[in-house]
Amino acid sequence: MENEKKESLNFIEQMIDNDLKSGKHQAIQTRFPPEPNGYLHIGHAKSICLNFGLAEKFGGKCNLRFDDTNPEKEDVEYVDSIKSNIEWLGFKWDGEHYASDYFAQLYEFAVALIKKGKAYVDDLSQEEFNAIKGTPTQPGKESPFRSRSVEENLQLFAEMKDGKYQNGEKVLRAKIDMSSPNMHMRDPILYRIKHVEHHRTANEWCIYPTYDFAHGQSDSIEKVTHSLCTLEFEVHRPLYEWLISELEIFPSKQTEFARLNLSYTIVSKRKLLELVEEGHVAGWDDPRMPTISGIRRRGFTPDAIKKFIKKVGVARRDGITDVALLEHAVREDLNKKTNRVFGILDPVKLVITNWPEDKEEVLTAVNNPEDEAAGTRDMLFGREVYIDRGDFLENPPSPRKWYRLGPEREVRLKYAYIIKCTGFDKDENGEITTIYAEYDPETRSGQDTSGKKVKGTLGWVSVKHAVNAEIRMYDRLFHTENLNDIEDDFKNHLNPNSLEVNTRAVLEGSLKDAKVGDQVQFERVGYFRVDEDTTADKLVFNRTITLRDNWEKQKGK
RNA sequence: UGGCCUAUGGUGUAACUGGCAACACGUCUGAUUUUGGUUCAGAAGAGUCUAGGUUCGAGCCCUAGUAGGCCAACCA
Repeated sequence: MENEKKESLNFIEQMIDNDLKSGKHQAIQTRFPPEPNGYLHIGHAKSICLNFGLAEKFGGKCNLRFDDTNPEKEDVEYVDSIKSNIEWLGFKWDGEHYASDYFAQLYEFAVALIKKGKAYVDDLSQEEFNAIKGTPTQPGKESPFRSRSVEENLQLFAEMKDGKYQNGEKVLRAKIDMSSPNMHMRDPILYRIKHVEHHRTANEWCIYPTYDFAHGQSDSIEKVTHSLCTLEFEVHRPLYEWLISELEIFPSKQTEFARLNLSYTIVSKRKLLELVEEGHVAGWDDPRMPTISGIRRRGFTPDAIKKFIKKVGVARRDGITDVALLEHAVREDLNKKTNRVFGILDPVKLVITNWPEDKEEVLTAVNNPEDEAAGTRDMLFGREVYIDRGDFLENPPSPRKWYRLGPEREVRLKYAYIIKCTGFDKDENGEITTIYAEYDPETRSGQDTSGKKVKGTLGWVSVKHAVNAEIRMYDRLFHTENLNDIEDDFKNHLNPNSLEVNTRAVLEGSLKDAKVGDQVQFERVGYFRVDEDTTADKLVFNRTITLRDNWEKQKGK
């Protein structure tokens, strides 16, 4: 209660807090405004968590609004994926809106501006206008069509709407200031002609509003109190405010925050599209992709993503967040939720020579030491088991450095017995084919009367009950830390080893009925999720992420 | 020869609105551990871009520099 350490608010929360306390707003209204022209990625997750999170935190509402004002690039396919991604993250929108729902209203707004003498139809071509537009350091000149009468503008604009002109023949511009140092105030385009079918309004319109004339107006129509967007829209704010002010409509307020940049990761719809189209990945939902669909398939959870976004925070300076933070959030979440099982990625057979040929024993294994409610399971133990090749060394370093198996070394097979390595076979290539060991009957887990202590505990899979699976082991898609800093093609920085398909892995028998979406931890290895490519006779797992590995670190020293 | 924004440990954020810099990740020790995981204890690491100024006192305010970002799409 009073003891709660007051968590500090970010600058947006402070603003909202003030607006609520001062009575400027009774409640807040936010919105997440994607353009349905691509798949959502981890960067969008920030905006989603922000907009929906703020509404939750301050008891307001958050709409989902598709900014669909450019029919050439937009498609229902994207609308559907965006909606399911947001739902998967666990957010519910209040209103579902489309900028295209407002086309009629927007048209009226344009007419109102024309009547006020604040907008005009311009006949200049794109090239012609650019020639007089000036540059950031030089003022522009006014279009010769700038002084048309209101009546003429009204008629021309109506004709534009009625399809009398071809694409690019005319545009509607706001009449602001051709010498403004802000390029967006130099008579920006409000409407352009596009004889293109729209994914929702079909051929009802052949003129479409631009972002600047749709976004703020849509915000206003929906009575959005806090319109959040990324830093690059900062220069649009004066125009955003000018339009709302001239139209005398609800004063939504735009506030910008820094977008999310992640190390070793591309967060750009355009570039991600390129990866998909050129086949560098298997699709938008390839588990290596930073798309919501991709990381979901990979095994990242909504909770992990939300926690991560929370840890990242919100500010106005742009930087680059370390993926390690994301990975930490994922491990933290999965550690608590996921059941432990045995999975051996690189199996080698181990024969317990003093174990009777056909004897099997039932062992009890803990499903999740972090969650007692997860219970236990039975495992069958026998004479032959698989262990990981990496857990055996022919010539191991001192027992202080190497806890695992080696000639004459002892380890415990988890939940079973302590074994001592008595020998091994090698093939002509020098590869170890079988390891031999003897178990100590006094050392059964839970009933150990031997007093023995071993430092190493190994996972194992009974040969008789082993299940085969294909394991897709992912690594980062790019090997360059800051992909914003490069001048060459980002595809030169692709990690050629971002996917390794492992077909030799063996899993414990309990996994034979694993279902798509199931997530587990292979003890001492990492977190894995059953992929949708799984079929009745083929199990496919994605490696979500490895466990932290201090041993691996030490080896490097 | 423009305008706007930003500048705090390696990284991301804090600092109750001026009172000698905190948290998280990462890194490094050590303990515990039938996961070299988890957990726990601890350590190193910035004196807040620079220079002036206001003030008893500035990371917070002012000025000037410097550095980085954004802006000249009929994209959003």
